[in-house]
Amino acid sequence: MNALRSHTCGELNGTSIGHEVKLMGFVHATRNLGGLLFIDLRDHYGITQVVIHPEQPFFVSAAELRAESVICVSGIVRKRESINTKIPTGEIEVICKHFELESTSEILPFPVAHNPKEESDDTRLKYRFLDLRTEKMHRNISFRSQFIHFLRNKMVELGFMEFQTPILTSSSPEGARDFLVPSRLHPGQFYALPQAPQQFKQLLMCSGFDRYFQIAPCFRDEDARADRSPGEFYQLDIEMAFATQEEIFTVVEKLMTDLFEKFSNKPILGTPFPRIPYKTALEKYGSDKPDLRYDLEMVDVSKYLQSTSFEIFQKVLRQPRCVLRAIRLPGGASQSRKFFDDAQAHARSIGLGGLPYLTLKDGEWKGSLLKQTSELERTEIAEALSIVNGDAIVFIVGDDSRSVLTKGGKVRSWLSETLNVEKKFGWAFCWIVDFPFYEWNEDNAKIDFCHNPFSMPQGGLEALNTLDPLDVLAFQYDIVCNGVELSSGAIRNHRKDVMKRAFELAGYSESEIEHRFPALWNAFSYGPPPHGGIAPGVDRMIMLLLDEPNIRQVIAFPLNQRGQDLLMNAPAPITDTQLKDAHIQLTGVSKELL
RNA sequence: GGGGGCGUAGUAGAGUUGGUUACAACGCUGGCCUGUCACGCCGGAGGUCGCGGGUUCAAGUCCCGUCGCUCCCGCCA
Repeated sequence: MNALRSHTCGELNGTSIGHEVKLMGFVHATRNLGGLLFIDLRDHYGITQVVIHPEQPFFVSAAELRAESVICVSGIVRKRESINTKIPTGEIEVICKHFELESTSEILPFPVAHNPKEESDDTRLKYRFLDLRTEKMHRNISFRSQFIHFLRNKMVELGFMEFQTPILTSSSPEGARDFLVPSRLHPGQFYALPQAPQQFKQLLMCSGFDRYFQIAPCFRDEDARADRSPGEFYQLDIEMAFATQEEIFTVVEKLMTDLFEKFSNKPILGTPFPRIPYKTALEKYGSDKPDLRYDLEMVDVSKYLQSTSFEIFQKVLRQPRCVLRAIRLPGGASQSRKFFDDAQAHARSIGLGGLPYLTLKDGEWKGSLLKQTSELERTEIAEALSIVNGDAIVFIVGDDSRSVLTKGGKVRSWLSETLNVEKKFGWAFCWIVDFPFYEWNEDNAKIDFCHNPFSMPQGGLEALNTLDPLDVLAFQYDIVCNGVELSSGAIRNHRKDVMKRAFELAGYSESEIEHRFPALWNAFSYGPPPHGGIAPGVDRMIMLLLDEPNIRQVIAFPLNQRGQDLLMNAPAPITDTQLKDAHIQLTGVSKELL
């Protein structure tokens, strides 16, 4: 317990009756009955009712207390005349004998005592210290603390060592936009804040440590999303040497299972977590982060429509990258015409040509595709999709496989939301594996790394030398939970010969690798161990567990959408002296803007 | 960089097909009240409806622009 205070506002109960106690806290609410004053006194631990009788000399000043002022009271704990069952201390109250006003509060910009519906984020962020006093935010941030504490202990328990890696480091030529810090000692040169400790953790593996973790701050100068904090965020950064992909999966599954079982009442759906090849995920769910809590899978029906009389289908089927897929809507035949019109409109809005459909009701087919399909085609498709009476089928059609499948994925999630499709209760984890190593960059008409250039290609040097580069797969994986991507990871490429060839195929020479990744390239000359890792987003996991739609709800002092800190007023102009020290001259920024 | 949504007392909201003095709640404020617990009751103050322009006899409402917030696309190896 807190050594500074004899008691907190959350701990008194029936066993305290008769004791003299001292309490300090915020004025949560006052109830002035004229001849009797009640104060709900709140601190981090709870709320205790304080009673002030009119004969006390401080009665008048106490009656004028404004919410959120801080007071110190002492008195005798007494059993209440009527018990409040809503709070843990509801059995008792403190009869105030001594009263001291520690500090006063201005009129509040928004209510703190009862959780506001939703203040605009502007107001909340400007008064974040007050916002954090609300029960909900206090709970969220406390949860975060417990979560990280557990995480840290669990990692140590699993045999990992915690490290700290530099915050001032060098700009990484790959990936996101860097945050830059000008060097005073080296005019014209810049540090960069790490986008992730990627190279450091690999260097640690090369240093003979074999189980690294860090609750690592990562900095990326990219735009925000509801689930993506602008500027900075935390990852549980993990790296293991001498480990295979499956061994990493085993550790991470253990970690996730323990975490989610500890911090949630929902069950984990399916262990070990299903492994879904990237290609399969795209073809069935139209996404590399599928929500497996519901079905609505896309099924390839092109083979049943080879001799279709429908011109649009004929045209698509002649294309080499055609897509003709169908989704079964259980019970969909009872949906209104308006629903199918809306679905059509939505499909068009995301760039599909339309969303043709069929329904089977009372054994009779209907729908926009009725006249375009034959009885045989319908029967075969129905069989392939296990259609039963009362179902509907929608068709995803197009001639550019990857983009059409992705759009199909959007249709799939739209359907699930619009139809309010029942989702399984719990956490549906899965691994997406076998990502392609390279992709075709349309803009530059060249081969690019699909994800991490440090990943090991499956099949090693031989695969790089013999396969079409676009067919090479990587030991690269994502972990996904309920449609949320928690992390990417990979088995790294620790072989210089393989790395040289891998970069060569993407158009980079050996000297370029050496120049861009000097530390790793050098370290890989001295017996680098095979290694791999992953880095689940800490904020994301907390969001999921708390079922919060916005990442700001789980971060004490978040930036707003535009990357500003309204509390600290950042970013902000700096003085001329500071600019001079940093050897920076501002151009294109008018003084008025500053 | 692009698109959508929103912007009305301190706060979060309602405001109909454009129509007279812009609502009720919480907070604030004056008064009453000795068992409340988000106390209650009676009264009061508080607004250039983000800002600018337009349409109209008439604009919180419709249109255009702009600023702010937010969500999405791009981006995030």
